[in-house]
Amino acid sequence: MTNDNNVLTQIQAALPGLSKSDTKIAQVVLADPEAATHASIALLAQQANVSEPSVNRFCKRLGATGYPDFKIWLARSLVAGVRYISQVVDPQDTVATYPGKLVDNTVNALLLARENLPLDILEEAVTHLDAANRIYFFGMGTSAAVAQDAEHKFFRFQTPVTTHTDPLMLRMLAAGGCQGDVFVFISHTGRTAAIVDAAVLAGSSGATIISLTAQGSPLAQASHCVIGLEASENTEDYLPMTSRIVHLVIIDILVTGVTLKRGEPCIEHLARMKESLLSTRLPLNRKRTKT
Amino acid sequence: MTNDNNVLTQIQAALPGLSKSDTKIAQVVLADPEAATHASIALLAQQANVSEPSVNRFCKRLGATGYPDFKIWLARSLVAGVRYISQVVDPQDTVATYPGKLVDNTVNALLLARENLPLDILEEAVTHLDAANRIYFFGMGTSAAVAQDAEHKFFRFQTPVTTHTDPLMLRMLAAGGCQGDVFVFISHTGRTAAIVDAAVLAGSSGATIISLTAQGSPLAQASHCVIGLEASENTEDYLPMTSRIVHLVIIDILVTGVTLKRGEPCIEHLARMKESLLSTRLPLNRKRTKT
DNA sequence: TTCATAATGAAGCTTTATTACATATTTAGC
DNA sequence: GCTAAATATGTAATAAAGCTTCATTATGAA
Repeated sequence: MTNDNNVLTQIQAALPGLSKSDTKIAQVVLADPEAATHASIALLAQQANVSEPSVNRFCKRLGATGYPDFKIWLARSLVAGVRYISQVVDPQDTVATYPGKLVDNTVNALLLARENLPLDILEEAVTHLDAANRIYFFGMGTSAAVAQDAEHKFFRFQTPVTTHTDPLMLRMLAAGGCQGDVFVFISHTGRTAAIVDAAVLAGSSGATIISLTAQGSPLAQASHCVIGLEASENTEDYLPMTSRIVHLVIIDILVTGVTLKRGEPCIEHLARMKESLLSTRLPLNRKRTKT
Repeated sequence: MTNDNNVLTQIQAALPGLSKSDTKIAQVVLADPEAATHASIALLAQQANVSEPSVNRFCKRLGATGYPDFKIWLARSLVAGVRYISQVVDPQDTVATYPGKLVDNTVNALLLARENLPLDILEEAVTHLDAANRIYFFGMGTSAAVAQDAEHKFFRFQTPVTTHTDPLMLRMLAAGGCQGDVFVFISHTGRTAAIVDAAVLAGSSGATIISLTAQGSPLAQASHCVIGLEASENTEDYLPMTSRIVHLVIIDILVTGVTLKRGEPCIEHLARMKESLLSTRLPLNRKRTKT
């Protein structure tokens, strides 16, 4: 199979250039892909009014090794909600439809990000964060919450860590950066002026600049280490953004990376911190469940 | 196949009660499900050191009509990183493996949540939030970031909204709640004492209590409207939590729900707010991309 | 129209999966 | 601790599904 992991879109795309028999097969498959995954080659051939070898050739032409392989790929394209196609929420949507769409879009964003994870850069970022004397997180707007989450996670390591959203604080801290400081800038667009200014300032201060932002953005260009996302195509008029979710998972990745790098002692330290929270919790009580 | 649409979890669940041969087959499948989808029954039998009919019976016992059918179901369980089985990060993991695992776990959590979305409760929550005179978000620790994100999103509506993490503020606000106030409590465990106390207090004040928390937890029991998640099984020793991501997407759902409920005027208002941010942004500059 | 090329289908062949039956293993009762 | 029933497993035969070869038909360019 090609790198396009969705057979349905692939068939759809190929449709205009297909031969007579192939078109018939494609139509039958597209009409009820679910059924096709359970049909034998003979049944499918009969439904499309073509011969069995035609179906076989059709599959091979799409890149599969044969009919059973084709069915496997087809089945994978039919998993609920994961279509790799952004589903736009529109005013006609009801409570029965839009929640699923939102989850699907988030999942799609994550899967897309997963395929394009810049592993080498992540490793580099982990190395910097692990070696840092101080870590600063900066984010504004939606990214402020991401920065706060990051602080909360990195706080558990022994490295001093702070989060800031105030542009003035930002400039002052950036200007005063020094070797051993790591500044992490979080910005979906990479074009928030205050953030970019601070990154440029910090860059000439000896500190290390890591950014979580759009590839090729001004912020990216001002950074030593860019964990870049493909800017998502959908303009998201009144939709909440999926990018912050991806950013949060990248934070998870960085935290995990540092934890793994530090090894056993660090894991023990984390366990102790977790224990320290136990007394703030009420006992488990799962007897009565709301129905 | 049964109503459980994930073969892997099903196999995992059935493992303890399986016979000798079935266990061997299950292990081979679980070890590399991807490979199993491409293997013939003969190959799989050989790898598991059992006979072909054993494999066939194994498939039927799981509810499939036969081996090919089983492969189809298996393939569906394997869509791009979606394994439904929590992949535990261990010290042997490298940068090549753990980032993918983390993304997968997050995706799995989202898909699991998607299947159990309590649509009626979401709608109820949207109705309350839409009608609210004031909205308060409360979260501590990791959930503080979620609450902040929620504030940022709901702030765009005209309803006054605030976020708090200070337990004293929390108690005072909760005690002073009145009809028309909506309190949204966010807590992964639902057992954070300060949060539960506040929820109980607020409950007798006439305000509406919405909570984003674990099903059946003390917090859930103190709420009018519980958007409950299944408490995830994995103990997440030193792993960051996936639940906050699910909470964020639920926030997205609530925001979208209110937006849809309010219709066109609200969408226009949101567009104006978005425009107001434009001047904080630098111009697009995508010419030079980092390599 | 003619030849070359591509598309299609029929028949036979190969692989794959299933069934029936025999053998081994486990389990429960005595 | 033995025996009998039930269960699990493997062997071999059977059936089904898929693939390949080759002949036939359609298509298109000169």
